[in-house]
Amino acid sequence: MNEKISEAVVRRLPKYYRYLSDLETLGVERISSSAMSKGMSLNASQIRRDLNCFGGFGQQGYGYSVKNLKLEIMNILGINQCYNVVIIGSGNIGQALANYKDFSFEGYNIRAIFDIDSNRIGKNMNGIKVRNMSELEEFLKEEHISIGILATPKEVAQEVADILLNGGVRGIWNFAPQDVKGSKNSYVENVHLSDGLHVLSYYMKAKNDHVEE
Amino acid sequence: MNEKISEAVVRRLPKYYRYLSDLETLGVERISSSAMSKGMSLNASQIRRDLNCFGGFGQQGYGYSVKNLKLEIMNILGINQCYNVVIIGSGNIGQALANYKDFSFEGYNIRAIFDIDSNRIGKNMNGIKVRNMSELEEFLKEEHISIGILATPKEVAQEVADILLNGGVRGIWNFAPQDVKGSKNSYVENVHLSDGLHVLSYYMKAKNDHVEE
DNA sequence: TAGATTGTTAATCGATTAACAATC
DNA sequence: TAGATTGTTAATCGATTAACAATC
Repeated sequence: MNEKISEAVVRRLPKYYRYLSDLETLGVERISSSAMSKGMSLNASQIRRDLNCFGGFGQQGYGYSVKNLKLEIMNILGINQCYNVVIIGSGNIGQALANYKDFSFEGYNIRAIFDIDSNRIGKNMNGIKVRNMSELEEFLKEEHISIGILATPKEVAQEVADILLNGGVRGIWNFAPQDVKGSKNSYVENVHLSDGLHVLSYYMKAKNDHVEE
Repeated sequence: MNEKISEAVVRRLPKYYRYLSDLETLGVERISSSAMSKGMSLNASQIRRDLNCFGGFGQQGYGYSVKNLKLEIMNILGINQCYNVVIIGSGNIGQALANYKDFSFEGYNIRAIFDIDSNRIGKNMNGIKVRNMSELEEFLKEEHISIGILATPKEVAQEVADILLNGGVRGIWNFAPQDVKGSKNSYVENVHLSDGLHVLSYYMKAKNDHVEE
């Protein structure tokens, strides 16, 4: 586990997790890398190599235990533990995330939502109170929050991120359309939703151009 | 423009677009690949190489015209044109996307939202009528819709995707937590929101483990 | 012209894939 | 044991980076 793990490998882990969860639901007990390979459209060598970055989870002649491998990957990803989360911004995205119910969000406990809009402050969203932004610093002192979800306008994203980081938050999931910088011991995942739409447009165009040729 | 463009290049295009949009807003008129390199944390050679996949947009000794390069990239991505869009599913994500206002969503005109929930059918969201799912097929015959946004439960995602594709939709932006398959002349962009959260958890953990060493 | 910076080729690096010995 | 499949090394492939001639 000391070798540097490439980001490409890390970004495939959630995909393995999802696939194994589906297999588990279907009642599949064991799976070989070549069967996974077919199911996931990945190369079997790549799968074995990816997994072996973290340990030898398989058994020669048998394959992998679905249940066990899923648990190992949950461990690697750190999604077998609980996180206290705050959401900043109760607009569309903030609301959607606050209301989102998905097994993959289990363990991420949304403790509060913050906003500056007095029309929203005090309201309840999915049982979570919307608080005044001015209370954020104090709140972070009292509660141990490890993840902050940014769903603010771009103008204030970095400013809010800094408050979160100073308050001990170690992970920021940023949906503001503006990249945010973290600190030494924190990690920021910048999401740009529209990027996916733009890539979609590109490939639609590419497919069409191809047809016309 | 005949060489195969790698997906890595395509996925960087929206990032260039965002960066150039920001520069334009700031009133910057020209930029060199090395300046972009610093601003975007990319290698300057990579930037020049990426752009040259599509054409020689720069000028020796000068660099690139921000305005022009942005337009070229918009052209390449196909975001200088208009798209008719339908959203399927008026739950959290569907609502959030229907209400989303961002310059990067310009040109994507949401023509209708479909749902099966009778409590939602008939309501208005951001001025867009929520229609009965049963009307979808008919609607697609009447209107020329090129993009479908899937925000349904996973169980019906593929089924709905097939209806969209049969109705002439050529791009699907899928937020259902279940990969969906397209057809020959269509493209599907599968989004798994939670993947980003899981990667975030991984790196939080990684940073922490590192500290403890 | 001299300086700057592109476009593009060549070199390097890293990631993916193939192959196979180890072993259940 | 024989068959299957892993873990891992070696080969390949592609993407990134460096270098530089072309040229504005």
